[in-house]
Amino acid sequence: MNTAKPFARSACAVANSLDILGDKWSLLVVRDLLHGKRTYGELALSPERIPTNILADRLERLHSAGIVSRTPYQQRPVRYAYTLTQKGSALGEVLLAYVRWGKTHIPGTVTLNQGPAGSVAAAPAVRSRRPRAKRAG
Amino acid sequence: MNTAKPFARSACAVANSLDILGDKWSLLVVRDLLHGKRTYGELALSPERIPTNILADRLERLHSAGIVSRTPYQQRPVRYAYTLTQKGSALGEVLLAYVRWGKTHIPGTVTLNQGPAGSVAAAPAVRSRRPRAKRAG
DNA sequence: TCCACACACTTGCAAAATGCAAGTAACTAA
DNA sequence: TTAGTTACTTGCATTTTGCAAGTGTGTGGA
Repeated sequence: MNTAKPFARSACAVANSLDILGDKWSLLVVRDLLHGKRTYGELALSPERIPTNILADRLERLHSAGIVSRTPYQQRPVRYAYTLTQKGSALGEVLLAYVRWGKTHIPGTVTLNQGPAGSVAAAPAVRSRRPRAKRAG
Repeated sequence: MNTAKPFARSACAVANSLDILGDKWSLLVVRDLLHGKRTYGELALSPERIPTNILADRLERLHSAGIVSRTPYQQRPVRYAYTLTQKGSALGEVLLAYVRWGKTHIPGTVTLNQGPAGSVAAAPAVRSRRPRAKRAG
């Protein structure tokens, strides 16, 4: 027989969503990715100023939850661009619900800049780079 | 000039919503209240088994955030029934978004029992109680 | 070749939040 | 009087958060 517990707390969709997203930072990272930010540095500079160790941790967690995917946008050193999977993009509905609730019930709050709509697909600007002699490891 | 910081992190509606609700338990308490639970004991018995000290803390926080209101349903000892304010009920939209996302993207999760729809307005069943001599403090 | 700087993390550590278990206050029921 | 119930509260160990500083690997300029 199967005695393994399938869920950490219960089978409730809300409880399991909160096991992944239930903290002060995860959804803000998703918000920023949804708004077109893609690099660690861009994410770190958001107005809430997420501590960098928390950012690294959240990107790792969201990645292993299948919400964020990483693709290298340059080599030497490898740098990753973070993007949302379909599962991650679907969180737009949750964010929208938060925005509506917050704007209605917390005075003074606003919807943050959505980012340039057409820029989402473009790669980050990489500084012009002349190949130089590779130093041996 | 006004140098007071109006918001803890930023003016973003999402960030400010998460400052109130961004943890693993708050929205589960709201969910239960929305489903008609009203006493501390009922809330403590939900399938996720919130630790009682966390429950007390969350009810306090949600109350001071204007999401939950307390009304005594009996005296000696005073017992409070917790209900959602209009601000709290409006979180139903956020919960619905989580339910939809969770059911779509986390296999096996379900919508929990909504509770008896007609029972929400009724007071909790209070055991029949014959007044007895009051013992001095 | 050296220096300053930038990006993307990583590490150390103190403070805060979480969670388990036990305790308390005021009652009811037998 | 004794046991049980409800609604919390308290103590304490573990985990998470957050600040600050450090590290590795690059670039650009003198």
